[in-house]
Amino acid sequence: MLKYTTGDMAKLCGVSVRTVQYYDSRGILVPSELSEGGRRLYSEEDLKRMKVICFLRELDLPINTISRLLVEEHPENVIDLFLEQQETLLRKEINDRETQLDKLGQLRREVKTAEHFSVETIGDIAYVIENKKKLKRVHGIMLGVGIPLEVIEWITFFHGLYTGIWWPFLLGLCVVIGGAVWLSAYYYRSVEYICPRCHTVFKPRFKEMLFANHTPSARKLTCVHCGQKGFCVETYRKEET
Amino acid sequence: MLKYTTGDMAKLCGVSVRTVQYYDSRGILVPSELSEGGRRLYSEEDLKRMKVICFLRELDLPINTISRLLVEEHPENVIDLFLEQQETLLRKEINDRETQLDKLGQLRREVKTAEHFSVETIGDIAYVIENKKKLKRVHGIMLGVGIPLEVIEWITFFHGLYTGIWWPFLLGLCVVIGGAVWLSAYYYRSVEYICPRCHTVFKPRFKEMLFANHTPSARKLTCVHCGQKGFCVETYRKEET
DNA sequence: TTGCTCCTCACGTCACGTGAGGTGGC
DNA sequence: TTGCTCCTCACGTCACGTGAGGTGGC
Repeated sequence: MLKYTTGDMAKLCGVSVRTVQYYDSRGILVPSELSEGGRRLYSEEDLKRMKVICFLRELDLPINTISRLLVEEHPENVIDLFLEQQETLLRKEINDRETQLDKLGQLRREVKTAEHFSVETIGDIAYVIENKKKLKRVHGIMLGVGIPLEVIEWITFFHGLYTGIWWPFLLGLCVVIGGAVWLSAYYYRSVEYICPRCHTVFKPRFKEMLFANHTPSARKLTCVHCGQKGFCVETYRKEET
Repeated sequence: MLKYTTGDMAKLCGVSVRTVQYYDSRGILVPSELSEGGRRLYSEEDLKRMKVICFLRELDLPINTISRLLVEEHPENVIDLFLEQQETLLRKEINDRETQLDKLGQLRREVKTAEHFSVETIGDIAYVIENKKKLKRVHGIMLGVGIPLEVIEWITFFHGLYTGIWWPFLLGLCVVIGGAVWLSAYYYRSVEYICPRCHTVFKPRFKEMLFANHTPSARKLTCVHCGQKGFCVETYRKEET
């Protein structure tokens, strides 16, 4: 009967000698024979078992799980459960890494466009990224309320133009002005800005914010802390508790 | 000046007290002050640094990398390199897990349809999965050669039917028969079967294989080892070296 | 004074990798 | 006889988790 040494097993299964020894110490694959000199000798059966172990390890099943499976009298009763759990775990890990990749990509883009880069800048970017979802909701509400107001204005305007009846337009104008005031106040309440120089998170005065030069994500403001004027990144403002 | 305790830091950053202590021991965030009783006291600056560390840890950057980044005089020179490496790593990890999910799914399906399930069955399935790609290539060649032969047969047949000229059909027939013989021999050379009872990988006699009842992935054969007749799974046969 | 928080060891996790120092087997 | 393989400790990895036993601070 042909016998395999530790090294044979390792080569045939594509793992290290240490791994074969480790599986022995863990009791998951004990050699069926020992030589007089104390060397491990594996049978054909052992090799098959080893291949099963290696295959399951390639699926990242923990050794304990594999061990339980091999000990089971009726492995068909538990294997699917184990595999299902592993599937769930793998899906979660992929999901986590995709979230990380997303954040990492955002960070890389922001780092490239940062003006005065320092470690603190990373903190600012992190702050913006973490609050991005909520900020998007704020922008969504701005559009969701703003566009209908705009539509009301135009419809009543053209209605007046064609029919000569102007009271709907005037009524609409009141609604639009009221809505615009509410929107501005809501917006002012919901956002804050980060100074790119001193990294302070601050809220500018309402008037300055309203008329300030701005891009979709930043606004040229005077920092209340360092007094410097520059493009400050907009971020969501957490509710006080 | 407001000072934060270890517990404050932990709560504000969403980590455990142990983690805050660990970052101190690793020298990555040493508290700017100690109380008389030896308690760690963190400043506002420390908190900002901690938030940066936690954010980078959420991207799974190793502590050593974060440490190097924080020590750097010009972090803007190295951060993108670190982030790029991490991106590559994350992509690789996602890829690995997707391969694992694929194999795991195949295993689950096979386990569900297995007749006499035992641990050895997993080995059989693993063997089939690992050789699936090569087996697919064999099936591809079968189709890639078989279909043209079929086409030749039909075209020359109809050509004969309409024109009364039959020599192209007879010539084609010779090609087709020759091709079919070669294909069968190639197929026979390229595959083996696994007995579901004794788990032996064997090659049946050519004649039995050719006429055996079969599904796309299995064939009803007599095992040369245990003599039992049953549906044996087809697999690619490695070249002898 | 009494909980609560924080302190420092120090071991455990998980599946091996990596020596060190010694020996079996062709 | 000489390489090569294999043997057994035993520490290292990575970022903390989890006690144990003791103390600071409101």
